[in-house]
Amino acid sequence: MRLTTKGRYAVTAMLDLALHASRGPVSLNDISGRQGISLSYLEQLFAKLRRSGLVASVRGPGGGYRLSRDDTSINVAEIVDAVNESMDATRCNRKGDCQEGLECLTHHLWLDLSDQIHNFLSDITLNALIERREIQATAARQDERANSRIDLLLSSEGSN
Amino acid sequence: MRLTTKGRYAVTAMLDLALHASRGPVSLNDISGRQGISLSYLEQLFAKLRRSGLVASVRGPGGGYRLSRDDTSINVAEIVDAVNESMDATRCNRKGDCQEGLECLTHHLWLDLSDQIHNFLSDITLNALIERREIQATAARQDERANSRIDLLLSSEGSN
DNA sequence: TTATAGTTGACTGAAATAGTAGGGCATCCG
DNA sequence: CGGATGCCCTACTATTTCAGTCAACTATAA
Repeated sequence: MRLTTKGRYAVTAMLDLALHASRGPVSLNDISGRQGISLSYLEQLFAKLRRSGLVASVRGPGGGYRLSRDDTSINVAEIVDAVNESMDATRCNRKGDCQEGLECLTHHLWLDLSDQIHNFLSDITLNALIERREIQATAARQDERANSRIDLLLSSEGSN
Repeated sequence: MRLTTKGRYAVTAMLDLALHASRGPVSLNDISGRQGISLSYLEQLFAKLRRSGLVASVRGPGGGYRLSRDDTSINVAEIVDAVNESMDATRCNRKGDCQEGLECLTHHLWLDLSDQIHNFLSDITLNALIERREIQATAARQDERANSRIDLLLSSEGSN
């Protein structure tokens, strides 16, 4: 079992997408700027998210990504799954052949833990996350910073 | 967050220890044989378990390890912790400085997940595991196999 | 005094993570 | 039309961790 930057980035990026969905496709460049994730790395992650059918892409200027389904029907578990981070806690992928073809002593324990985690994450939709106050506050802060970076860029261009 | 062979082995070995506690100290050699874990690797794990105060050692022939505390007061979470497998799902170790010193968009989500996992694992004691029927069955099977291996060894020695 | 068993540290191969680099291709806008 | 934008894809790499080995050592019971 493993939850690393890869899975966390994927969920963060999908949440950013859901938060800014109202104004059309969201470019990876924007997500990169707001969330502090490298563009190249985001491209890799979105290739997987697209292959899993969670997002659709729009090419060309003004393009970007959008959610394939409603944000009420996408949960955190499937996002993490999509980027190949198995949240399975068993060694044998639930097969029960963990020790010489038979169940190891702790097989059922890890099975229970896996279910616990999966139930928890699959109950949380992107929409549910958007509704949380801490997340709205963080998103507002990030948008403001992104805007002020743009202002800075424009004013320095004007002075040249 | 990460749960790999290291943490799983640690719990399995501790459970083996608890299961065979009645007949004095249990040697790593015995655990290695029953659970299919390399002896050298077990030594590394038990060094950490000892430093965390979960087990005590008895040197010399007939020696081995025993639990430092009663099996009703040792839970799975502290065993996994002892071998440095942090079950913390956040990137920032709960500090909230995940993105340029501030909370990232998904900070609270991972915080909640961490609590969920920790609560689940810290509620399960070694004693509770011993009481489970599947575990008793697996342990009985392992003991039988270990005994038959000894018989095999003795008979081949006798024939030499 | 010898075999048993824990104690410690250094080392290693393989795999995964967390990226980077550098091409392409599709599409819109002037 | 052509260049800018933004997705698409492959290959590469540095670092870390895992999982395990090896070797030398100390303590102790028979």
